[in-house]
Amino acid sequence: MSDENQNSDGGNNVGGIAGDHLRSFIERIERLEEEKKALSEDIKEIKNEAKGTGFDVKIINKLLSLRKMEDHDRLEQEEILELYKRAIGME
Amino acid sequence: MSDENQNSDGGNNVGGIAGDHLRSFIERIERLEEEKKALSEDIKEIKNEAKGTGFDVKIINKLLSLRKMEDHDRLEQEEILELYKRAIGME
Amino acid sequence: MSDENQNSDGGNNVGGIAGDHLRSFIERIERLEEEKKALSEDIKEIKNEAKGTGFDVKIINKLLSLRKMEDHDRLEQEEILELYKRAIGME
Amino acid sequence: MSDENQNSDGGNNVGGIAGDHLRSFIERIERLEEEKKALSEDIKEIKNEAKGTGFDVKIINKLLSLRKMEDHDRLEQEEILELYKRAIGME
DNA sequence: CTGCCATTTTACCGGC
DNA sequence: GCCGGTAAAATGGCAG
Repeated sequence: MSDENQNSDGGNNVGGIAGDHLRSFIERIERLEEEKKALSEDIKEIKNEAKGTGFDVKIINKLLSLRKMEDHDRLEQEEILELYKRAIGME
Repeated sequence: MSDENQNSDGGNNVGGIAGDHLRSFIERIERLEEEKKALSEDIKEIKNEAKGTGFDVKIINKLLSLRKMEDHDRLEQEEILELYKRAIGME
Repeated sequence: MSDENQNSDGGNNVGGIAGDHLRSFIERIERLEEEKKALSEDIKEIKNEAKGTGFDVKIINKLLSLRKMEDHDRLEQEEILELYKRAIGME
Repeated sequence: MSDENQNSDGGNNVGGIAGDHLRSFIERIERLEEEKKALSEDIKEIKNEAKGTGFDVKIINKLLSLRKMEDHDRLEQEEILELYKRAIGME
């Protein structure tokens, strides 16, 4: 956490590990993961906002997943599902 | 998909799907899921019983998760150790 | 974890905790959880079997969830979904 | 759900649903999800970069998870301690 | 009605 | 490169 490693190789190269470099990678990744987490929280807020406006979040999620699906895939899946439902008499 | 269904099995094979077979899978799975559900209810009952005996269910849950975690953690520790040994060329 | 507590109160009543009783609850629960896990594995096997027979497991899961839904709920949900899709021009 | 929508917005309100509003929610969420996805890709790139520099990505992942776990574990330990203190009447 | 727990879904990682 | 299993996140249901 602090700048306590200030020797020439910083004491960071231990047994062949380039400590500073490794630490840099780690920290860059952690930074990005924090951003991801923040985005997830933003999404959650929007859904709550939608809920407060009277929308059904469950349905919103369904819409989102439908929109993510390729149309082709969606149709195909619906067709197969219908087929199976008929096959077991659920229609 | 097509009109290739020319069987005379009473309509169970629809769209080329073996309805009876599918139904059988579905029902076997549903049966097992019912058993799972029954077990969950049993567990809930035990926890209520424990609660009635004066135990704090939250503590019981914590103990359960700790016990589950122990093996996992031990393996994790061993794995980490191996990784570090490799990292510093001790392998 | 082991049977190392064998003194008269077993060392189990510590600060008012009825150790043996607690342990019994814990173990009963763990036993049931193992059974649940075994059932989950059985279900997975059946799904693999179905897959090997040419069925699409994804669709089987969908069918299972549909069958779990009350008809009323299913219809209501489908209606709301349709409504929303129209609302955003996805129809 | 009720007939409280009395605007004249060209048909976006279908079935009482404020289509534009819903669409706006959906699109805001989708935008954020795209950003999340981009971040995931960035992370993957960094890991590949690290790999190209000679690091073992597996170790990096392990380090990341350890660092993430540290706070969690500390909180967990504190929580357990509190639970036990309550359990033996030390609260 | 809020928070908790369980389930389900999703993303990740390693093996084939 | 795909598939399977595993681990994390999100969602839904339930109890208090």
